[in-house]
Amino acid sequence: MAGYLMKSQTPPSPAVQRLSLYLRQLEEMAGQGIQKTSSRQLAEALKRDSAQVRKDLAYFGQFGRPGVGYLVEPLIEALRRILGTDRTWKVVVIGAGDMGRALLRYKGFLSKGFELIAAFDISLSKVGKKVGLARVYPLDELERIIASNSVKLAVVAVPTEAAQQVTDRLCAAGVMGILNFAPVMLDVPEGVTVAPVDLAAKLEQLSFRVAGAHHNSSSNA
Amino acid sequence: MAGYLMKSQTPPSPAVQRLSLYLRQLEEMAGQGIQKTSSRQLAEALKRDSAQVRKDLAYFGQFGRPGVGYLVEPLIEALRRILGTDRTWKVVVIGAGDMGRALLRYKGFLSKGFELIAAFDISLSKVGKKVGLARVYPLDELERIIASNSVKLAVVAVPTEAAQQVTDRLCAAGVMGILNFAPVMLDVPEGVTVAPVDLAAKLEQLSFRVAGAHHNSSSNA
DNA sequence: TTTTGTGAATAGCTTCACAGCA
DNA sequence: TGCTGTGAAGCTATTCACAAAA
Repeated sequence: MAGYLMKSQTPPSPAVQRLSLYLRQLEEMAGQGIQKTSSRQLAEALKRDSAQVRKDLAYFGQFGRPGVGYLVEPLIEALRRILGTDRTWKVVVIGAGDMGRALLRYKGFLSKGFELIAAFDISLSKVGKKVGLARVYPLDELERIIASNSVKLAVVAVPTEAAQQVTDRLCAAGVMGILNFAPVMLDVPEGVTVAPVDLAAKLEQLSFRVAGAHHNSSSNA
Repeated sequence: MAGYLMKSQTPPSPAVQRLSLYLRQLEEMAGQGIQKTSSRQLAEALKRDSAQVRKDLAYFGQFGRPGVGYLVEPLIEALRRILGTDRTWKVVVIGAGDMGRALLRYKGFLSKGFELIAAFDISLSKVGKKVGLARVYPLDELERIIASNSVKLAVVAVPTEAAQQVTDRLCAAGVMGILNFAPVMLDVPEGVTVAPVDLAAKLEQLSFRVAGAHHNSSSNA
């Protein structure tokens, strides 16, 4: 049985993505001491439709009460459970270049349920140093550290040429989810998920919207 | 008149996003000396449907020849024109923290049509230093430099608390597209586009896919 | 009242399948 | 034959609108 996943209908993947948005907004509200909210309030804050908020949440269970709304803290806990961040994931970063180091130093991941436990780099001048809370290891140690920590998530922040080969090692070592900063489509075995982050492509989308003053008004890309 | 936009039908925005993917793949092919390709070849490399490749391209014009396929170089040029990157965009980076500096040092943007000309930071210890090809300026200079360079694109890489206020200044100064790394929904005037980059949310999506071993096999998030 | 959860309706996107060109 | 471009079909996602709950 699916546990907290109470609906048999499959949630649309855009809905799952919005769950992260809702969670962020709810955490913001909790920080302000707000205890109760509604689909309308959430929708307004995130500039979305209130029916969409209700439907998205309803895919995963019954979290609200008619006439009342949603309780902030319980909903936060529910969303974390659904997203799997009610526990802390150990994450490794491959590549201690500028991007890798920027991620290692970012303090926001931990409270979101992600602990960057180690980095790996081919350059021996980087090996041994500490970046953020993690140490930089030589690439040979990759399999050992992933195995001994049961690491399931990794960030690929190496040059394009090295990305596929590093990915193959990660997958062989048991990693199941990869955040990929290299501008290349990674080949992964069944069951492994890749989340691409193509910043140049994001800028291209902005360029398209800004250059083509047609269609769109203040849109989100 | 729309110029290169030859079809009256509005392109779906997922199609526009894929244009960036096609362009990247075609540039890769061009680098390998490949002169000719087909919707099937592109689709296979990007793990997509060939009909989708054809339809996406056809929204913007007639680029292929039946029985032949697409010529790589001309298609690259066409896609750059469509995306608006046949010229170079000047971009400013707000916030010279770890993420801002990582972006400033990344060498891949220039060849994609984006020149990071300046960074801005509130911390005087960072001001005056050079990062990548750009110099770090005090925040007061923001409006002046944006105006004198007709900057239309900006990257927001400041702490969450400062993001909206910096955004207001950017928009007032004439910026039309914002790449936002702060985990907050920015309010912008009509006509301004925001492309959010929420890395914690991306990790959450991976967590969801990996934790919920239900549904999906090797999916892209 | 207010607000949820949800079937029904609508809109949007993707895939099919084929005419037409090379 | 091989391949594009594209209507038509099929599928997915969003929005509507309302019954039921507080």
